[in-house]
Amino acid sequence: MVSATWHEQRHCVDKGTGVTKGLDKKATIRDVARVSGVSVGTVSRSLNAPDTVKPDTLGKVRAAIQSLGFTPDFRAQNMRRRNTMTVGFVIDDIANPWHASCFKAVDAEMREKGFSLYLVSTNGRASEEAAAIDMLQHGRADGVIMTLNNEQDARTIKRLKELKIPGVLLDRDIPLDIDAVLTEHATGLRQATNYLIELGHRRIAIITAGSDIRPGRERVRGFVEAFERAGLPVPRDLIRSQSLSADYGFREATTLLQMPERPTAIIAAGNRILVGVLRAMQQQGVSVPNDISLIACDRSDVAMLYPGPITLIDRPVEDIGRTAAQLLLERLDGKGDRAVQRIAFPTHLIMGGSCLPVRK
Amino acid sequence: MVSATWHEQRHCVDKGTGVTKGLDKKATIRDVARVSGVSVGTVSRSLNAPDTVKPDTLGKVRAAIQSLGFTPDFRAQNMRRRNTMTVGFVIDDIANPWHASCFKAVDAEMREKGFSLYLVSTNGRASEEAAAIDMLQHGRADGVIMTLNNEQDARTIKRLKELKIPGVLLDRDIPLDIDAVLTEHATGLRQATNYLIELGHRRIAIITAGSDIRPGRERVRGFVEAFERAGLPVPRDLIRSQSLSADYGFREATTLLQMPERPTAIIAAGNRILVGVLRAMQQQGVSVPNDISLIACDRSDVAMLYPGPITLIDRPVEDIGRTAAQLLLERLDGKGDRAVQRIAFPTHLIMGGSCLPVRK
DNA sequence: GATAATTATGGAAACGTTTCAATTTCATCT
DNA sequence: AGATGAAATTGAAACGTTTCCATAATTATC
Repeated sequence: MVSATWHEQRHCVDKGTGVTKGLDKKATIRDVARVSGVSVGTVSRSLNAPDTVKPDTLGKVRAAIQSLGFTPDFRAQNMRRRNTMTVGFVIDDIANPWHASCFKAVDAEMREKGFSLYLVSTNGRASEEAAAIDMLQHGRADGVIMTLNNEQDARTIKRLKELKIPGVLLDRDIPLDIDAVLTEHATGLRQATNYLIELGHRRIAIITAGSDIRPGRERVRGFVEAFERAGLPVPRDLIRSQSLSADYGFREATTLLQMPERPTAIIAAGNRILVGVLRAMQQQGVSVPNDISLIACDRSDVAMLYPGPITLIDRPVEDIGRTAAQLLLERLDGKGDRAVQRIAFPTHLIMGGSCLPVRK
Repeated sequence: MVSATWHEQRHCVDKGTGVTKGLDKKATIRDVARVSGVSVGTVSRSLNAPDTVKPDTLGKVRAAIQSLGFTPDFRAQNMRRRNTMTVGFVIDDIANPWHASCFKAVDAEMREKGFSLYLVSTNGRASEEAAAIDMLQHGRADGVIMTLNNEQDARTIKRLKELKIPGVLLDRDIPLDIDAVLTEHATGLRQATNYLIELGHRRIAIITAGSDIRPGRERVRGFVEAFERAGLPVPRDLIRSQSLSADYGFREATTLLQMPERPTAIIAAGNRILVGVLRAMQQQGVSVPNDISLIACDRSDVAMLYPGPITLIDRPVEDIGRTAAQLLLERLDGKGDRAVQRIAFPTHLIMGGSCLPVRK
């Protein structure tokens, strides 16, 4: 470890104004008023509604602002305006590339309107989630976009019921009057499963989230439907739906691969699950697509690269993020209370090279 | 697209207090004072310094707080205390898994102390970076942790010189009195390069950032040093140092692979660069490690999985993030101004299966 | 039981904005 | 020129806390 010090002077902003202030305290709107010889109210209006102040006066005020290097204090604005121009983005893990992309989309949309984003990464702990919502709604944020860990957690539900600020749910479904942006997972899974069935697969496994969150329920539903519509028995023993984590993916893939009559295809329905599944396959020396077919969910570096692009169920992250931001902005602009909206986006199958017809 | 509406009533919090207020406005400290029959000051102290108030009084106050469902308003606290309990985390792209991990480490450390984090993803645009610093320092955050896009950008430098809040640089080196947490990239690259040299490689390429940021400079330095120490000529034509992007990695890898006397090993020194390099290799049908050896930088899903684990130069993200947070916290606690610190963390080589001795 | 020392409380003044009613200024119309 | 109304400005009151200083209540000391 190296530690060093520069002996530069911290540069002290020269206000460059006739009015010399002893301290280098930040200039306030009052200082601007004094220097420009107008009232505080006028300075405020010069800032917030320049068209309501005489050009002449405006000039003086701007000059004073310039010379004092004045910038309004956000804290005071927040206090007085009773807002924060800040929005919370609550997820379980920002290291999940899908969440990261979604954040970027939301951020782009919101920042353009002058909002900043709090990022809260809850690590899947319901207590942190509840704490985050609490802190956000008590004057830290004007709105919140959330991907909850669990749709049944009592603490979280309670907070959502009494939520004091507008909120948007991402990929979660709770019977409360909260806007939501969803994905048509069921359709996606049905298509993907059907594709495998048409390739001759019957022993198809699915690994995905539990029924405590919508993606888990819907994906399993779509999976089951595909078999039913094809008039085939559903391979119930190959449905593993409990968690989205990489570890879960690894564990379940490992046991699946060790089954006496092992699956000929696996649907790794979840970003992190895929990572676990691939690790398990490597460990057991099973290769895609020769030994087994594989379908993933959502684009990611791994999905696009491993050993070649994996066939996957894609969905429009940017659209989803942008839509969530827009729903929130509508509420924040406060133009009349519109009805609660739930918008669902379709998925589509992107063909990679990870599926082969089942060997006869 | 589906859109639906629930017609539930938004549940209105029942204050459950004797003092009925017409509106459901949020209770203030004043209400608490009134209900509990003490002064506003006492309520405040009950909250912030409970040991200075008589247990008896404390009881009454707590009861009132409970019955009113009072929570202090952050905006007012920020205004009065002149802080925000918020810290900015500025990076170019949160979808870069290294940044995401680093964020998590910082977040864990800061949240424990009661701070929240603003995440600003600048998309590599210097103007957004400058704007972010501006907004953060004018009352939106108490401190800032940054990984700048460029160490020479005039706008950014100017702001850093006059920075009003404590800051910590991550992996960037600017001669100003700002704390910094660095990585010993040069040593890491020297070791990695040397490892390849010992395997018999001579035509070794490196793709990494430009000399406008420290990692670029240091990595190239280490690379060059390895050859010099081995008494070998430096393959200047194989040094590509201009950007950390995946696209750059792809472009440079593509041209490198098409050289008449193509390199026998590539060091993809950057998270995103690796993704581009692998894409190029796939496209050209070049396989690792048989056709070419490969070394990466930093753990990532891709690096750990592609077709097997890639040999890589690792560094302790958690430690780095935690240290950055701690440096910032020291300044925020305001316990005396200590000298500027620059702490550098060592790297180490993790052996994967992506390097083979050069073919005779 | 009186006085001094200590500890708790009350009241009011901040903090830096925005906003609103009241006032002043200015241009226009008769 | 005086009346009228519109436009621009002022001054003060919020917003909900914290943090003083002064006072009141309690405890300790003799």
